Amino acid sequence: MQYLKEEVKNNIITAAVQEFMDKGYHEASMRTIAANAGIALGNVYRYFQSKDDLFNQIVEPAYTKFTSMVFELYEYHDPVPEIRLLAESITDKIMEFFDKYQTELLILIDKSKGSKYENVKEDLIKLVDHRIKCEIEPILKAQDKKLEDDYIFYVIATAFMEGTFMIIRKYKDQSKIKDQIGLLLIIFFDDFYNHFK
Amino acid sequence: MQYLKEEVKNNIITAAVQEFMDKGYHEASMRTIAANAGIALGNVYRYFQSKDDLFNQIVEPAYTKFTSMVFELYEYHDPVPEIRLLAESITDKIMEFFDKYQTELLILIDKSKGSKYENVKEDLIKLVDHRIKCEIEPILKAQDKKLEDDYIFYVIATAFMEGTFMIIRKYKDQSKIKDQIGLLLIIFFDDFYNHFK
Amino acid sequence: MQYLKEEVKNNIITAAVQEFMDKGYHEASMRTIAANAGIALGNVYRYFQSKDDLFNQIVEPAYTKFTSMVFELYEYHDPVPEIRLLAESITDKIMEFFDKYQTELLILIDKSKGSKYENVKEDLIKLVDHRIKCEIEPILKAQDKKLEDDYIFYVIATAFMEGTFMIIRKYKDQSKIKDQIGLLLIIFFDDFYNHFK
Amino acid sequence: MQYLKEEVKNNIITAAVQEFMDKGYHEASMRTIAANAGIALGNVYRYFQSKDDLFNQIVEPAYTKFTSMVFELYEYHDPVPEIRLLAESITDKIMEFFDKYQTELLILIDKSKGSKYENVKEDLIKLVDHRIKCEIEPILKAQDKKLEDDYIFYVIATAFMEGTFMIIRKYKDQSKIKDQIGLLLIIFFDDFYNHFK
DNA sequence: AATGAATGAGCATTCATTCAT
DNA sequence: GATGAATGAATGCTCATTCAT
Repeated sequence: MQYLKEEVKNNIITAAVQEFMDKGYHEASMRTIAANAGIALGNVYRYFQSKDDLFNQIVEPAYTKFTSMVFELYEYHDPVPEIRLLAESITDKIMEFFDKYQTELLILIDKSKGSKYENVKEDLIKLVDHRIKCEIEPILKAQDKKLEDDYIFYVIATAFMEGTFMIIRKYKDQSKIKDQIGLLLIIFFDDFYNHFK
Repeated sequence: MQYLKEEVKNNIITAAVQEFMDKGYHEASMRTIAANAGIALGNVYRYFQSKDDLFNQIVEPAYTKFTSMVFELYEYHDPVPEIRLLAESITDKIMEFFDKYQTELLILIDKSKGSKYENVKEDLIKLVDHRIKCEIEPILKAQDKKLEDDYIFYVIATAFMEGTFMIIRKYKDQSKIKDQIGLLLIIFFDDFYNHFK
Repeated sequence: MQYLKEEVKNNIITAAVQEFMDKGYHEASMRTIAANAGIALGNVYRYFQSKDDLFNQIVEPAYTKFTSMVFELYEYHDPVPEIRLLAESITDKIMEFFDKYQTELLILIDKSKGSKYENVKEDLIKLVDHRIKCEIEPILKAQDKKLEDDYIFYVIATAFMEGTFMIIRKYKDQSKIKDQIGLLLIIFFDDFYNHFK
Repeated sequence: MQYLKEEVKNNIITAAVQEFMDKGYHEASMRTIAANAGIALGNVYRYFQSKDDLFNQIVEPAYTKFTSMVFELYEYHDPVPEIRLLAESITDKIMEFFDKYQTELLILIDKSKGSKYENVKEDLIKLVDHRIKCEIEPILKAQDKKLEDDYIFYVIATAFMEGTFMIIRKYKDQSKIKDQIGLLLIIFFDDFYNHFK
C-alpha cells in the first residue's frame, strides 16, 4: 500500500459522510464529494476503489459491531421479571455502540438504499420485534389469550427504533442519549408491558 | 389551445401514482409513466410541465386537506378527561382523510424526498407533538412537575406517527386500519398518559 | 418496439462499421460513432442497447452463417482423391458466404478483440487444421510415417486463412475473389499435399 | 542534471517489454510498468518522455536492424538455382536477427497497433513479396507466361510470414525455430516454385 | 393534441501525464 | 533524481426534457 495523505482521505470521508447524509447512497455524487473534498474527481479513486468501497469503508465498522450486538441480543431468550433491568442492559449495549458509530449508524439506517446494507434497519427492527414477542407471549399464554394479528408488535418495534434514532440524531452528549433512550424504553415497554398484563 | 383531455390526464396520474409508489420521486421514470398511461412520452409534458409538477399535482390535494386537518387538531386545545375519547375523535378525522387520500399521503410521507414536500412528515409530527403537550402539561402542572427537556414528546409523536403509517401501508381494509390505529393510540397514549400521572 | 427511422439506424451502422474497422471493438468510441452518424450520443442508445449490442447486430448474422458453414465443413470427413474437387466445393461455400458478409467477416476476424467473438479466427483456423489433418494423416499412415510435431499443420492452416482474408480485403468482385481463393487453395494444398506424398 | 541510472532504465525496459507483450501498446499500463520496474510512476517520465517514447525506444533497435536486413535481402537480386539454398541463407539471416531481437520483433509485429510502427509487418511482407517476384518472374518469362495480377505473390508472402511469426511465438529453442522455419520455407517455396515451373 | 426521435448534461470510472516536495 | 499525489479528459451509459412533424 502506498502512502496516502491522511488529511486528503479524511477530507474525502468528511465530504462523503455529508453527501451520503444529504442524498443517500444512490443519489450521492462522486463529483460532489470530490469537489467538497477540494480535490479532482480522479483523485478520489486513489483512496477508494469505488463509490461502493467509499460507502462501505464508512459504514462497515459500524455494521460489523452492530451485527454482533444484534446477535447477542437475539440470543438472549429469558423473559425478564422487571423490564427496567432489560432496558438498562440493552441501553448499555447500544450506548457503547453509539459512542463510536453514531453518524455511521444513521447513514446505515437512513441512507443505505441501493447499497448492500439497505436491509439493516429492517433487520434491527425484526430483532426488536423478536425480543418483544419473547417477552409478551408468555404473558399472553398465562392468560390463555392469543393475538390473531401480531403485526402490532412489529409496529411497536419500528416505532421504538425510530424514536431511538431520533434521540441519536438530536443529542451529541452520550449520557443525555442514554437517559433519553432509557426513558423511551420505560415508556414503551414498561407501560406497554402493563397493557398486556 | 389549452384544452386537455381529462381522461388522458387521469391516466397519467394513475400511472404516476403507481410509479412514485414503486420507486419514489427520484427513481420514478417519466418513460415508464408515459408507457403505463398509454401515451407518448412527449405528451406527458402537455399536461404537466415537469416531473416535479406532476408530483406536486398528485400530492397537492392531499397536502392541502392534510394541512387543514392538522390545523383543526392543532387548534383543539381542551384536555380530555378520557384519552379514549380523544383517540376516537382523532382516529375518525384521520380515517376520513385516509378514505380519500391514503395513497397520496403515503407518497407524501415516504416518497417525496427531493420535492418541496419533503418536510410534510415533520410538520405532521409537530402537530401531534403539540397535542401531546396540551394533554400532558396540565397533568404535570397539577403535580408541580416540569420536564426540563420535552423532546421526548416529539420522539413519542414521531414513533406514533411512524406506527400509524405502517398500519396504513400494511392494510387495505379501512375498518381494520381503524381498529389497529385505535389500538396504537391506546397503547401509546393511554399507557403513556398513565406514565405521567 | 417503437418505430425507428431506418435511415438513422443505417447511419449508425455505417459509422460503427467504419469505427470498428478503424479501431477494433475495444478501442471504438460510441461518441465517435454518434458524431460520424451525425446524431447525439444518447440517440445511439435508442437504436442499440449498448456498444456490445451494436457490435453484435453488425456481426451476428455473419457469425451465425459462418458457424453453420464451419460445422458442415467439419463434418465432411472423407479424404478426397483430388484436392481440386475439395478446393472447388470449399471455395463455393466460402464465396456464397462472402457475397453477403464480406465486411462483417473482416470485423469478426480482425477487430473483435474484447467482444464475445474474439476467438472466431482461431476457431476457423482450428477447423482448417482439422481438415488438413484428415487429408494428410491417411497418407502418412500409408507410408508408416508419423510427424512427431504436427504444429506445422496449424501453421499452414493459419497461413492459408490469412491469405484468404487478404483476398477478401483486396477484391470487391466476387468472381475475382473466387478465382484467387481457388488459386490459393491449389498452391497451398495441391502442392502441400504432394509434399507429403 | 541529465544523468540517469542505467539500471533503472533497464528495469523500466524489462517491465515494459513484459507489459507490451502481455497487453499490446494500447492496453499497456504505465502504472503496471512502473510497479514492475520497482520505481515510482513519475520517475518513468524522467527516462522516457511518454508511453510512445518508451515503446519506440524498445522496438527501435530491432526496427533498425530489421530494416537493414530487409534492405540487404531486397538488394539480393540473383535468382537461385535451388530454392533450398536461398531458404537456408534467408533462414540464417533471420535467425541471427531473432537471436537478439525475438521479443522486440514480436512486439513490433503483434503489439504495435496505435504506434508509428504499425506498418512494420506490411513492410516486411513487401520485401518477401519482392523476393518472390525476383524468383518467379524469370521462370514465367522463360515460359512466355505473365501473370496479369501478381497480388497472389503478396498473399503468399503474407501467409509465409504469418507462419514464420507463429513459429517464433511458439518455440523458445533457436534450433527448433530454425528447423520449423526451414520446413516452412520448403513447403512454401519449393512446392510453390514447382507450381509455376 | 399527440408523437417519439433527438438532445445534452449527468453518472461512475480509468489512466497517461504533470508537478510540488 | 525520485516520489506518488493530483489532474483532467476520456470512456460507456441514462434520462428528463425539447421539438419537428
